[in-house]
Amino acid sequence: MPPLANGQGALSPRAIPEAAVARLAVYLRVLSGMKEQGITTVSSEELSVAAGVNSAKLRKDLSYIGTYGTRGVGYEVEVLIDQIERVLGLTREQSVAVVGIGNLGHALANYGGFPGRGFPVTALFDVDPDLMGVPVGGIPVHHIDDISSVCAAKEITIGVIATPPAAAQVVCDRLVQAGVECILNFAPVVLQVPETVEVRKVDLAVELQILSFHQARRADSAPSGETAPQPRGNGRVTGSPRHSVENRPNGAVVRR
Amino acid sequence: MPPLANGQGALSPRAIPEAAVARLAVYLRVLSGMKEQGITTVSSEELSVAAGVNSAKLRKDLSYIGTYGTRGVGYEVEVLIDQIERVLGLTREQSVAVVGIGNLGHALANYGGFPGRGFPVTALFDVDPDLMGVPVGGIPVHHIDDISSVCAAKEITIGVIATPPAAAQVVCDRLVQAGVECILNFAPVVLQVPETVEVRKVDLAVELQILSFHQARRADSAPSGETAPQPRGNGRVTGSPRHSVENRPNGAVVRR
DNA sequence: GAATGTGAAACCGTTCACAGCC
DNA sequence: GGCTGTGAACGGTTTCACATTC
Repeated sequence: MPPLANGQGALSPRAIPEAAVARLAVYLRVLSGMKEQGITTVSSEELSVAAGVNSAKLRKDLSYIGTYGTRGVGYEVEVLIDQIERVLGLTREQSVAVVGIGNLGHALANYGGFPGRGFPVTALFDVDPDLMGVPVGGIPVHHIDDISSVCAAKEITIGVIATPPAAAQVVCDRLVQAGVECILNFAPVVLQVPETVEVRKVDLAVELQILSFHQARRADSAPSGETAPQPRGNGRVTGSPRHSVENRPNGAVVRR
Repeated sequence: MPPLANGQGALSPRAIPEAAVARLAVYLRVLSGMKEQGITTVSSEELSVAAGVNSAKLRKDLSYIGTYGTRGVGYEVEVLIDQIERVLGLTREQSVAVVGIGNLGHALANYGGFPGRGFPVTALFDVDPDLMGVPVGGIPVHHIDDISSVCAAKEITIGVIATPPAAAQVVCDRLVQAGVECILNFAPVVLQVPETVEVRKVDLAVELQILSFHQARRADSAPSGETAPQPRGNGRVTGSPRHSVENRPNGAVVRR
């Protein structure tokens, strides 16, 4: 890195790669589970297996947030939890609004605080007059036209779009106008937003199509019988001969 | 490993990067919309803007599946749709089973064929005796113990896990045992699977925490007033001066 | 001895920029 | 002249391997 190039100004103290942030959230969940089980210390090896990554990656990820381990020993579960929570900004509660109270919106509203808490759903919006005022999961539904005032009153920081695709961009615009700068989009639409707004999307159809792609690949690389080929012995040797568990690109772990 | 390293044997004819596959699914949706509007031809520039990527990336992605464009002209919408569908394996229908008929499972069951069709939900499973036989979204609910027989009968290729976290691994094991090799996991758990099985996960909590991270970063780089800083003029110039629209890492587009 | 933290290397995906074709 | 297709440059992410610390 000769001439430094951070993209976000020179001396940004916390330049954590996006990919690492996503994994930190996973580590946090695993660590919470460990804490509940009364585990007080973990090694990078143990934690990495539980989180479905390899230990080198785990250590690199943790190194982005500071050095909280003890060489020869491992990490204190509680310390890691605190530090990850700090970095992810989970010390301040973020209020969530859900827009679009169909099947999915219902499901989201009923999550009730969301897994791991810290994300209370405090406002619901729809256009259907029949829903107005009716509480869903204990929260009354407001009309979309009131987004601005309600979001301001409830200090909403995260907006979740669970509307039909046709409405998504309009809803997004209104959320942005209401000052919401973080949006989670379930509608199958590419949203247009100003620079200041962060959008994440969850796209069912895309996920299914990716699975379909892999299924299709499988199908034509094994053009013979019916039942799964089930690699005998230990199959192709893919690299790291040290672990009994192998990492996958998207979140799972291979069990032998 | 200096000489060739494909991981999947040397002469694998279709080695499409995972990231490109995900985007192809998005292009497909955008193209379908265009076809409905009667558009017959697109340039890489037009399509890329609509899909929220830049045109070089789009062209590279399309080049993975073949060369179907005409220099100086663009692509035929219908041709691209057909080719992407072929590559994603959408020519064969994939039957989907949803396990866990809570709020989310209900929502999924009611999608009814899923956006863009090609993914009919044909089986539902739960453990709750009250739900057995009751049709949800027109599909009867079976007991989890019957996964094997029902999945075989309905030729399920994709399993969706929408159970509470504690049940997810068991359900996953049963699906795998039933021969399902593609799994979409909504439970906040790292699943352990054999090598032959492909898992994708959708993790609400992780998505929210990533948003929270960005919110936190925003908060401490602008430690002053209350209202959004709203960059005057056209804000910082971030690079590509050619487009009026700028690409974001995760699926949205910057509107100026 | 055991396990962390981290430079350096390898890898992969994105962007550039232009040759080739219509 | 316009737009595709792609080799080459780039930048980010993952992995390796080892010095460092307890």
